[in-house]
Amino acid sequence: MIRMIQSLNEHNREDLQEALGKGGQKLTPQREVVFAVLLAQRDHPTVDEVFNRARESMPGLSLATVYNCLETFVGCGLVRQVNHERESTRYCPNLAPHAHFRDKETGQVHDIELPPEVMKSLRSILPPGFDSEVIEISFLGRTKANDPLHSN
Amino acid sequence: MIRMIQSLNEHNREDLQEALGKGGQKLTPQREVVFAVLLAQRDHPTVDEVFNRARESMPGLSLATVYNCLETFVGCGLVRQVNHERESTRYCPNLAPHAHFRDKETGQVHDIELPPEVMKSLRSILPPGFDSEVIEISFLGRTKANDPLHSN
DNA sequence: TTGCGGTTTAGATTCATTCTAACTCATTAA
DNA sequence: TTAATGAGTTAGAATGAATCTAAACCGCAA
Ligand SMILES: [Mn+2]
Ligand SMILES: [Mn+2]
Ligand SMILES: [Zn+2]
Ligand SMILES: [Zn+2]
Repeated sequence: MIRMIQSLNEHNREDLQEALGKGGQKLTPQREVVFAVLLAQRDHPTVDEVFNRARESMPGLSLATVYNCLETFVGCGLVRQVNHERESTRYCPNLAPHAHFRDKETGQVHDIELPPEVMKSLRSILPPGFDSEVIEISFLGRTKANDPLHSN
Repeated sequence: MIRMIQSLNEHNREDLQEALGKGGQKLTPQREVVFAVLLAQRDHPTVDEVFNRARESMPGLSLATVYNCLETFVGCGLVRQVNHERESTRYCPNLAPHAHFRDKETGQVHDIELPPEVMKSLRSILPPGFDSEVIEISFLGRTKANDPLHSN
């Protein structure tokens, strides 16, 4: 799928600027472009995929800067890293609590909403003395029907 | 903690031989030593840790062979790979369904039992058409008390 | 204008993992 | 008893995602 990356709308640019500001960082043209790429197509791209998409709107952009931007976003809580086994890290701008489903055949990664009661039941299995801030849940399997909610 | 690696007992050697056989693979001295290392100290060692422990009982053993043995065990379903972010892969001989808890401060990895009802509630969040064989759950956090059940 | 500091950049480096090709060695065929 | 076969082991080379380094860039303030 080819998709022209539009620039950030007013609302998203403000969100980005605010989050960066809280983390003591500045809004830059490179960060805008990289963030726009993440919002435009929420398919959990790798750094290389982000790089190639971002280069279309900013040809001089370097791979190192894409790494830097994404690291900054993670630090500011704007984006999550998603890892499956030892494959390249993928990036996700969905801030709601969610798990990841990885399609064994296509490699596509889908977001799976995590209801609060499931989060609670998960937390409840921790023995006393274990205190967890982050829970990562990932499914590996197949998708039969193409669910309109989860296909791009 | 220093621990002398004893060789496999009769029971475990039979289990190993049977699982290897089903996967069309043979029992070798190297595989025995590497498997014994995994059973002796269930702290989710990395390949390098396995290598260093196994070398004590088999000085000529090579790192490549440790990689090969562990890959074979995973293929035969004797061992699970455990990944946290992009750190070195760790290996776990616990075949019961369980999650992993990673201590942010010490880096230690603990097994967390996964009750069937939690597994069910997790499976239930998958939309129709999504079919998952493998679910990975990992906690990141701190351990306050040292729980006798989970300390070695 | 000039200096400062955060950001970007290209390229070098790191390091876990995978690959390659030679060697070992137990089993099988002649 | 040899010879051939082939799975397993081994050292070292190659790979590649991620990190590091140092120079260039650039907006802002003295
Ligand atoms: Mn908003
Ligand atoms: Mn048994
Ligand atoms: Zn996601
Ligand atoms: Zn485990």
